This record gives sequence, structure tokens and C-alpha cells, in this order.
Amino acid sequence: MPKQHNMPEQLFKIRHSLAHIMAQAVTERYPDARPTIGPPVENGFYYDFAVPQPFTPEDLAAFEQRMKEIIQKGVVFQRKEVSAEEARRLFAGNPFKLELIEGLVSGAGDDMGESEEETPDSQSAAGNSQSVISIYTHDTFTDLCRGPHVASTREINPQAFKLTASSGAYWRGDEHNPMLQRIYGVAFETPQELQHYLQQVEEAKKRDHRKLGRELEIFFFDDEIGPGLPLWQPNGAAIIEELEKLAKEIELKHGYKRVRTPHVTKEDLFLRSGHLPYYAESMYPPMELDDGVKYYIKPMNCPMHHKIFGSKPRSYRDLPIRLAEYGTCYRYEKSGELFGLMRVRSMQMNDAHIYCAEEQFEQEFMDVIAMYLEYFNLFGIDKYVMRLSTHSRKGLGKKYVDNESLWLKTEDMVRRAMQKHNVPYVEQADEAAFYGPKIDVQIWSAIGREFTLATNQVDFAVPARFDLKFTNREGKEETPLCIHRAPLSTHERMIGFLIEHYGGAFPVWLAPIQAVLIPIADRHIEYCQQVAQRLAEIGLRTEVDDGNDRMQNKIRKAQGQKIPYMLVAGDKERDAGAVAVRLRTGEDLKAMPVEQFIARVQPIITERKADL
RNA sequence: GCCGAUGUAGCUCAAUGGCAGAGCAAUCGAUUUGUAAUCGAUAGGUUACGGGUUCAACUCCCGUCGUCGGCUCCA
Repeated sequence: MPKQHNMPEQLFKIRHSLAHIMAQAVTERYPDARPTIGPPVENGFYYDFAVPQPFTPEDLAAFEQRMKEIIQKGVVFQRKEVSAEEARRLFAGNPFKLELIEGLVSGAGDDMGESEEETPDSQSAAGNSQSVISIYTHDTFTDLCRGPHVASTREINPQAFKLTASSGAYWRGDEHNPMLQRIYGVAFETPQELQHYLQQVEEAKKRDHRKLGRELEIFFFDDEIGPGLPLWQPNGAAIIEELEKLAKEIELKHGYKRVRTPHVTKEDLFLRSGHLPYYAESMYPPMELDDGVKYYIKPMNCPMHHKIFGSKPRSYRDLPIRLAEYGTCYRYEKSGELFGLMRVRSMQMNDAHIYCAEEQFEQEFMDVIAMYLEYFNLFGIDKYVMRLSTHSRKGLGKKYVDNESLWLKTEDMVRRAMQKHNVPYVEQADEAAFYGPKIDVQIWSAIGREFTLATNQVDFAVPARFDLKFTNREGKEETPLCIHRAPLSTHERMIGFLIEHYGGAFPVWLAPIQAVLIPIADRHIEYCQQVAQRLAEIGLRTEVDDGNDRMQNKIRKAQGQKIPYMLVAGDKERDAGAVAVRLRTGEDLKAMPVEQFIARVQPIITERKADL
């Protein structure tokens, strides 16, 4: 996603000006530091510096203090337009600024670090010759900048910002470029808004799936097993089972057939698919057998499914053919990219491949979109963005299959299908798969990191590499299109997301433990076990808390585990064949016969309702 | 992979070069309780791992591994 600057004008100016003030503080303390770019961003701002030594936490505290002093002086920001020569002279000691100036001169970009839209054809030369170079000066500091800025630092509340972090960042976001040091700040108009934001961040940390996953005993990582390789505890496995059950039901309804494929395969398969050598760095290294044949652990399932499609002659009458598998894949993600369950090295994908004729494409593609919406509606997921990810011309032959007309054609197919069915989406160039455009569903983790949850991809290239064919109406051989889709993402990312989405309080059908039986005294344990047995008969995941705690503490523990139903049983309930039902919301439904509880719960589970 | 921070009991955290501790969890005992913490006792550690400095290292230094915050990348 590009950085969106849809914040109010004044806030934009405050944040942008704070970035300049920070640059002043930094260059005062470290005259060797070379400021590069420093834009406002969501919730604040950052500035990247080229420095000989990375900043320390003490540096940040000192910068923040100095910034407050500068703000309190009430200095003004002054804009001045300069010629290219003057700009070059002013920033002669700063190669990064000089690069920016050359960019401005050639009309390629600005000091916000944003590249202009990649539309070389439509781009007239108009902006180039007359691009304005402006500088802003406040106090002792002058920066190359488009602006706008506050008129005076009196518009900035010195108590309404905070420097939060420093980290490395590559110049212009390219890992082949030198690494700069970035300082992040958060900033608002008032101290109250800052406090509110900081509190929100604290609240979000409580929903973090890494924290909840441990507390709720859903999954964990172990040093001896390896980074990015989660172990699913019984609670996590219960969630997985439910998701697979859901997927199988829905996919059956949508005409999918289930297949199973091996986890390892000869190198030849991935050479054929084109993943090797291109994708090799994201794959676990091969194992070489005695005869010198290399085998890889699969990073995706598609080539295997292609083989199944190609295993016999296909007629147009057979299409579309939809092959589904919860395939287990392994990807050697770079160590620094791992992130709890959201980014792992072993994963189980809600994968399927749909082979269809071109005239069937729209219906198949939209059926997948409908499936997404069906799932999202079920989970109550509404904070997502559907993104049409398209190719870029400069990536043709490198990141993307080199066939521009097919790209344009398939992108248009997707675009028209989405528009015709009124599904909102945004478009993002240069994010496509190497074999075709796709609809990605973007979501955000509790701490605000963006991920692709589900994906729906067009593949106009790989079926041909596998010589996939069907016989069309005219008796001629034709290559099918392939749709790769994963509406439920991978178990790992989906469950990571769902933990945060529900804050650990899963709907009953997904809850790892659906009801806990709480005996009031030891003499009620046996009765509780009988009830638990009965509940197990209808498929409820139940436990009896026969521990030595008092009932109150058992409730507290169940509450902490976010178990939907707490079923309390004492003398009265035992004698009446009843349980006293307490919901995790705190609501007390009082005693009811066990069969009445079952009658309440069963439809909630089978219909996968959100309520308790 | 890169930059930085960080790693103490299952979990959350103390101990700033001088005997490694607390709360929760666990185990045992007592209690038998009516809707968010009953009481007591016990056990739990080669302070991530490997080197080094020092009379003495959880503490200082170096390396490895993991984790966290970013960058890059992605289901």
C-alpha cells in the first residue's frame, strides 16, 4: 500500500514540520548526519538520516527534548523557491538531497519519497520543465521540501508528540541501497489525542495473537524445532479442524473435488513450473539423494494440481474442474520477516485450482469472490480492502511473464468482473503474481501491520508450461485458464488473524473449549462428568474443572480462557438434572435442564452463529 | 537477509561486579465453598548457548541462536 496522506491539512503540516524540527535536533547533535527524506505518515512522521553510527535510545530522548525547546521558541517556517543550481549548491554536501534534486529536475519524484504513478505513456512532459524546487527554513535549519508547513512552531503543541523508535531503513526502500537510520515519531494536535493514541496501542497489544496464542494455549514456537515452525496445541488443532470442516462443506457446495498431494517432489517439477531458479531463495534447500536427484519440499501446491489435471484427457464438458486441498507447504522466509503466526515457514493453505475455459472465467472468478464474502460475513470481518494487483511494464520479463497483451486482457477481465458485480476494490500496480493479476484481500494485524489474508489469482501462463489441454467444442486442443484461490488463507495466517479479530473470544463453533463444567463441591464432580459425557455425545468440546479451587476461581479461570459457557452444578442442579449456565459475557442464565442447554447450543453451533 | 534493542522459574517481572528472588501457574495438605482470586506448605534455575575480562559475572566484552521494533519481502 502506498502511504496515504488523507489526514487533515493542519495535522499534515504539524507532522511534516516536526520531521524538519527533528532533523534540526539530529544535525545539531550529529553534524555528520545527512538528512534524506522525512514525510508525515499515519499517526506521525519519520525522517531517515545517513549517519556513521546508529542512534541510541538516549539519542532519541535528547532529540525529543531539544525539539520541545525549538518548538517553544516559536520559530517560523519560511518557504523559498530556488533554481536547480542554487539547490545543488545549498545541498552540496548531501548526496541524497542531490539525488532528489536531480529527480525534481527530471520530474521523476519529490522529496516525499513517493514515486509518481508509473504511466510513462500518459505522462505528458508538462510537469518536467517547470517543476518547482522549494526549500523551507526554520530557525537554523533548511530543508529541501515541497511543503506545506506550519507558519510557526506556535501551532505545534510540544506535549502532543513523542519519538517512538529508531530503526534501519534502506534508501528509497531498496535493499541494494545503503541503509539509513530512521526515527519514528507520533504526533497529534493535542496531548489528549496523543494519550488516546498511546492507550489504543496498549489495548492493541492485548489482542496481539502472539500474546493470546500463548495465554490461550493455541500455538507456540520452540527453539529446538525452529523459527517460523509453529506447534499447534490441542486448542489450536480444534480451531484448525473446524476451519477445515467449514472449507470442506463450502467447497463441496461450490463443486470442488478434493485431492491430496505429496510434500516433497523432484526438482524437475519446479523447473517445469518456472519457480526454479526464480523462486529458489524462498524455498528450503533441496535434499540430494544417492543418485544425485534433487528433491524439494513444496512451497506451493499448484504444480501438483496441474499434474492431476493433466493426468488424463479433458473435454470442455468436464470444465470447470476445481481441485481443492488443504496443502502443507514450506517456504524459507527470511528470518527477519517472520511474525508470529502471520508469517511462518510451514503453512497449510486453503488451496484450490480452478481450470476453466476463457468464457467460463468471469463466473468462476466471481464465484470465488462470492465465497470470500460468504466467509467474511460468517466471521464478521469488515475491516479489509480488496486489492486488484496488476503488473508493471518495467517488471515484464523479470517479475512477470513477458506477454503484455495477455496481462492487459486478463487485468481487464478481472476489472470488468468486479465492476459488473459491484464489488469495491482498489487497484495497485506492480503487485501481481508472476503468472497473472489477482485480487488480494488486505487486512491489518492488531499492531497495525498489513497482510494479505486471502487471494484470488488468474494464471494465464503456467498451464501452458504444463501442456495442460482440453478438447473444445470444435474438437481442437485449447489451454485452460487457471484460477488459484485461497479464501481462508493459510491456517496460520487465518487463525492469527481470527485470534486478533475476536480478541480470543471465539464464536462457539470455533471455540477450542466450548463449555466448562464447574462443580460447586467435590461431591458434584461425578455429576459434572456425566453431563460432560452427554455434551460430548452431541459433539461439544467440554471440560470438567475438578481442581481444588473454589467455584469463584474456576469461573475466573474459565473467563480468562474466554470459554463461552460456564456450567455450574451443585446440589440443586444435580437433583434437577440441570446446569446453571453462565455466559462469558458475565450474563447468568440461571439453572436449566441439560437438554434445554443442548437445545440452545446445538443450533448456535451448527449454524455457526456469533451469539452465545 | 539488513539496522537496532533484547533474552533471569511454565507466565509476568525483580536482583547495576559480591549467597539468584517475588507474584501467578504447578505439586502436596487443609477447606467443600453458589457466579471473576480460600489458606498453608513444597518443589521449580549451569540466568538462551559458547568464549573472554575479573579474586569474583545475571551484571562488563566478543561470537552464535532466538525473540521484539523497523527496512526489504509475503499466504
